[in-house]
Amino acid sequence: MNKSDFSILIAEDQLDIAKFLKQGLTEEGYQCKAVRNGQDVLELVKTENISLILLDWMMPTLKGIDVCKQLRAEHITTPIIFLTAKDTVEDTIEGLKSGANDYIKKPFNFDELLARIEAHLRIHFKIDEVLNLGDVLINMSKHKITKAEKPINLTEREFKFLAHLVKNKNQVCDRQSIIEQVWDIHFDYNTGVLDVYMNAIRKKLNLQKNELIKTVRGVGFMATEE
Amino acid sequence: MNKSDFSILIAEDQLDIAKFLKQGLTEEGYQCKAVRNGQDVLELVKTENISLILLDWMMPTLKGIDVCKQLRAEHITTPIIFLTAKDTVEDTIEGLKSGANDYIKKPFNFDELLARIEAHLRIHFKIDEVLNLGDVLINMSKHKITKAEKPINLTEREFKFLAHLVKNKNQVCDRQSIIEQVWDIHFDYNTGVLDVYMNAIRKKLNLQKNELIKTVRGVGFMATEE
DNA sequence: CTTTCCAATTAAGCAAATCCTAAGTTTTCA
DNA sequence: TGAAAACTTAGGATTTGCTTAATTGGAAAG
Repeated sequence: MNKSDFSILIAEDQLDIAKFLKQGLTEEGYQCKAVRNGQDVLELVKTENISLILLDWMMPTLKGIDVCKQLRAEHITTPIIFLTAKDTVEDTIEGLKSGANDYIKKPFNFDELLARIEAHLRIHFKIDEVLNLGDVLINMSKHKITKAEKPINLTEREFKFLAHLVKNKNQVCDRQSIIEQVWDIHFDYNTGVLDVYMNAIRKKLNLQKNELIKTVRGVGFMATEE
Repeated sequence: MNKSDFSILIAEDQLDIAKFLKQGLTEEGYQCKAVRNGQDVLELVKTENISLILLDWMMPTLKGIDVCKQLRAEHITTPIIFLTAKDTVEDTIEGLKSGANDYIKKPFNFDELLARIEAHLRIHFKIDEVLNLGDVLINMSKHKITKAEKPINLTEREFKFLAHLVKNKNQVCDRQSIIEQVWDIHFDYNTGVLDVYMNAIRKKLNLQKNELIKTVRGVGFMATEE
């Protein structure tokens, strides 16, 4: 997930501030849209993919707070950060109670704004944890493996074993440590389970010998793309 | 959803501040726990249902920032609000980047703190959202479920279970975390309750096997439309 | 105060998926 | 070439998940 996958909507009627924000956010890598009044926010949110809204309070046509209330009334959960000169505690509370996720007072520090935007994006779009090994993707959140886009069915033990190797990509995993961490067995154990499982994994992933998973004779295995 | 349903963990080593917070939050209706060092936070989060953490930065045993990082590394998503005297922009950014949801500088206004707590609880627990899973709608504020417009009667436990899965749509919920978050049981527990409830939910929603709710063998369940 | 109800849980039987052992085969390297 | 390590296959043992039925316990009704 890249910053350029996110589109931030700036709702601000003061052109200098809007321009400053747009430039800074674009430089940071985000996609940006800017509007000057509340009505346009409501429309854009419904017609385009907006990841997060920076909302000014005082705007023509429709005030920021009413925009916020209306979006929430329509069960639209897009993160909203108020960014406004209204700086009393009462304003802050009103803004947050109307459904906003955060409230930043002008003048603000741009780097802090960036950090807060990142935090709200992270919370809202639970980004999947994905490991990769060549064209094999391991989605830990969905507990799903694909090779060249095609889903591969592994059993739980096979999944754990493969994930362990890929988490330690380019490092040799010795047999004992695999037994300890994947099998949770903490004494000397020398049946051929590892080999049986490695065989199953390679077969299901349709891997040639030493393709993506190398056997290190006398030691263990190593996942690597080289 | 009542304020007394939420339990707020105060992590603060200055006793006067901790006492002030605890009193104020208790008066407001929240349940409260207080600890004085970082290590205790990690333990409490794993043994009790904590809805939100107010985290001081400087604490003995384990610093707030490390607590935050460690919780996030363990995929624990409990909302974290830093509440600290470290007041530079750099500190704020570091706190937010380490996985916190918000960062409030001391001295703070108590009413603003309350508003921010409320906002983060609302977002995290999706309090007045309408969740959807295919044609199944879950209205969290009305505590009602419909499928294809028709109301479905679930018991309290069934509702919580289903809501938990849908809140985490497209992410596998493992059995242990379901037991912890839906049943509030924080020790190893392996009766077949989960299965009995899943069976009841699927029956009431008239779902085919793996339709909308997938069983992930050896792990848990996942709500998904795919 | 007792009875009735119903949600919550436990128990138990079953089928299917998964796990592991054992044993034979192939490869590697001294 | 021979021994050790790795690979492969197959089948029996175990675990898991689904389902139905029985039990518990607390709240509402009589």
